[in-house]
Amino acid sequence: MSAYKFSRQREAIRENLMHRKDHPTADMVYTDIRQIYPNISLGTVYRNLTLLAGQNVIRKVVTDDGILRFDATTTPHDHFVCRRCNRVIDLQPGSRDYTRVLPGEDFEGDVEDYQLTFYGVCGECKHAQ
Amino acid sequence: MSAYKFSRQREAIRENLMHRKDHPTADMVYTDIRQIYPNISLGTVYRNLTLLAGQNVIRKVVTDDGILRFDATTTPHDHFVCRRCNRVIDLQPGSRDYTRVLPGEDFEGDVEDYQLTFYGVCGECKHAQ
DNA sequence: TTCGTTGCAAATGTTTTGCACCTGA
DNA sequence: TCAGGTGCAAAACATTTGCAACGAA
Repeated sequence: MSAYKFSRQREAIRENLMHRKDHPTADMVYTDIRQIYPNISLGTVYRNLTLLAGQNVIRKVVTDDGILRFDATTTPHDHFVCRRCNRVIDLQPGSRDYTRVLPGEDFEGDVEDYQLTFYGVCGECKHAQ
Repeated sequence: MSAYKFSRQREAIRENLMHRKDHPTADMVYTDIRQIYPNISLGTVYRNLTLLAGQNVIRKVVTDDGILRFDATTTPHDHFVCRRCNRVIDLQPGSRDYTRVLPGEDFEGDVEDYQLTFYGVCGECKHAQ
């Protein structure tokens, strides 16, 4: 039986993630938090990000490049990864019909979650030709 | 300008991937190929898998665990990752409406590709209680 | 002969972990 | 008090790369 205790480091990590709209890697969060807690270790950042993801307070985002990113937005939305600038952009449901995004009816497993990621060139990179 | 030459190692890697329905990691392919070419190096396996993926002969598959997997099926299909047995299962389009799987119309980027992955418990693990 | 490919080994980069000390409840 | 959390440093992994030798065209 595990009861989590409060920790200011974890709180700072959660806060940091809440207030940014990009999808930072563990290292990016580490860099930020060090301005508040100069002695925090990268290990602590990883431990807390993993812990928060396990609690569904934040979400892991995986892309082609193999680097783990984190997202504080836990409501359903998709991602677009720009192959040129490598940014990860949130996509709002928009015109998508989410009720259809489910495996075929013959599938016997239980779906708990899904991740939909698009790859291509983002608007900015496209116009910057 | 690069012109690829034939190599039996690359051919063996491609063959291996074609004839299996799981989604092996580079290391799993390496283990297999070593039974044919005992001296092949892991670096060669990585180089060729990356090369083949670049040619769209095979596809990279990313999941939560951060380990890169490869898939010889390049026709559109999704994946289901079992959180219990960690298997990656192919999902056939089935009842899904693929034309709807696109970002909202207000999105300005160019979509080249997408990956849709479901997470949960597969039928087998579910029935094995 | 030429230049892409390989094997080897070392390097890189990300993420995890062991351990003694610290801290919140 | 005491289990969980932290910092530090080392370890564990996955993946990439430099280089001399090899092999396909």
